[in-house]
Amino acid sequence: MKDHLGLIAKQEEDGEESDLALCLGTLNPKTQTAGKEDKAMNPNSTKLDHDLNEVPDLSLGLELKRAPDREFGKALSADNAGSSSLRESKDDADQQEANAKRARVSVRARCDAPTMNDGCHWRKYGQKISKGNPCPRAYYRCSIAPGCLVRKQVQRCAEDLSILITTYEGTHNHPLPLSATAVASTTSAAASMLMSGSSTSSVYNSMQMQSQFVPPSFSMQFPSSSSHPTITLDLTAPSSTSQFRFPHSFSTTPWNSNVGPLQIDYGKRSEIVPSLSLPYLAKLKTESAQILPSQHAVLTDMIAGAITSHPSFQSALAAAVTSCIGREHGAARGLVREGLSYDDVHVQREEKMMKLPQMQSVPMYSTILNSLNLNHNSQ
DNA sequence: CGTGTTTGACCCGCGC
DNA sequence: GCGCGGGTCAAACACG
Repeated sequence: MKDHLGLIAKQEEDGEESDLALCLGTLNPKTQTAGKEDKAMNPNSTKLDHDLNEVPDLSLGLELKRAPDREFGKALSADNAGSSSLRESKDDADQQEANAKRARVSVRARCDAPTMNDGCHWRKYGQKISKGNPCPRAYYRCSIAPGCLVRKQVQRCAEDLSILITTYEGTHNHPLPLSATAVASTTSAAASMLMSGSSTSSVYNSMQMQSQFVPPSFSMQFPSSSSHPTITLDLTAPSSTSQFRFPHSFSTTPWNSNVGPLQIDYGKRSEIVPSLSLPYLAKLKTESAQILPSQHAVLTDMIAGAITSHPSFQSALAAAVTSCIGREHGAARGLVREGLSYDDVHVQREEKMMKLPQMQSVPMYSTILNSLNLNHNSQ
C-alpha cells in the first residue's frame, strides 16, 4: 500500500449524527502488508485478511454509518441473517430485508467476458430473452453461502454489445473474499442509499449552490416504470451528460475523460450525479500522487465541497469501492462471530484504523478535515 | 460423483 | 379475468 487518503467525518443531518469515512488508496498485492501486520498484532483478525493475493490494485471507498455506535451493530446485525439475537425487532429486520431485496444496483461496464469478475462466486439458475433486447439475460445467485439471498442479472446492452449490464440485488449475509468486498460494499451501500431516499430537487438545488461541481449539461431523467428502485453506475466511455472539467490546470491530462455518470433511479424518477463518479475518483486518486503540496488545498476543497453539498453524493461515496473499509466491516462481522460484543468490536476497529500510518501522513487528509470542520478520528 | 449449466415449465405481479 | 413478461424452479445434461 503505497499511499492512502483516509477521512472520518462526523456530520449532523436532521438532528441525527452520522459518521462518514472516506478512503482513497492503492493496494498492491506484492507490497500489501498491512493486513498481515494486523494479523500478527491481532490474531482475531486472521479470517478477515484472507485472499490477500486477490487485492485489487486500486482501492477507493467510503463507509457511512449512523451514530451512536450501537447503530453500527444494528446495521451489521441486519446485514447478517445469522445474528438474529442482535436485532431490535423482527419487524425491523423483515423491513430491512425486504428493502435490501428490492433495491438494485446496476453496473454498466465494457467487458468482453460473459460476466464481470467481481470476486464473488455465482451459480447460474436461469436465462431469459427479455423483451426489447435480443441478448439473453442470465440470472445468478451467490453460491458462497447456501443461505445468501444476493442475486445478480447479467445482460448485454442492446445498443452496444460491448457493454455488459450487471444488476445486483440484496446484501451478502456472510464474509466475502477481499476481492469481492469492493462490489459488495458498493451494492450494499447503494441499496441503503436508495432505501433512505433523497429528494431530487434538494439534490439539484445543492448542486446548483455548488456550481463549481455541476457540469454544464446536468440532466434529469424520468424514464423508468420499474418497481425496483435502481441505482446505475455507468463505467463505460465518456458520457455526453458529463463534461465536467477540473477547474484548475495542474493536472496534465483532461479531467473530463472517463467520467461516467452515476444514475439514481427511484422507479418513477431518476437523477444523474455526474461530477464525481467512481472512475473520476479513481482518476483523482491516481493523479493526486503527482500533484504538488500547494495544489492539495484546491483538490481537497473540491472534494470537501462535493461531499458537503451533495446529500446523494455522500451516500454514493458510501457506495464507492473500498477494500479498506470493507475489510473493517468484515473484521467486525468476524469478531462478533467469535463472541465479542459490538462495543469490543468497535474498539478494535478504531485501534486498527489508528495503526494505519498512511491514514495520517497524506497532507490532503488534514486539509480536508479543516475544510469540512470535521472530527479527526485517527490521531 | 459432485458441481455447475441449460432450458422448458411454472409462478406471479401488473396492466388492460 | 386474461394475457404478457419477468423471474424462478427443477430435471436433464455436461464437465472435470
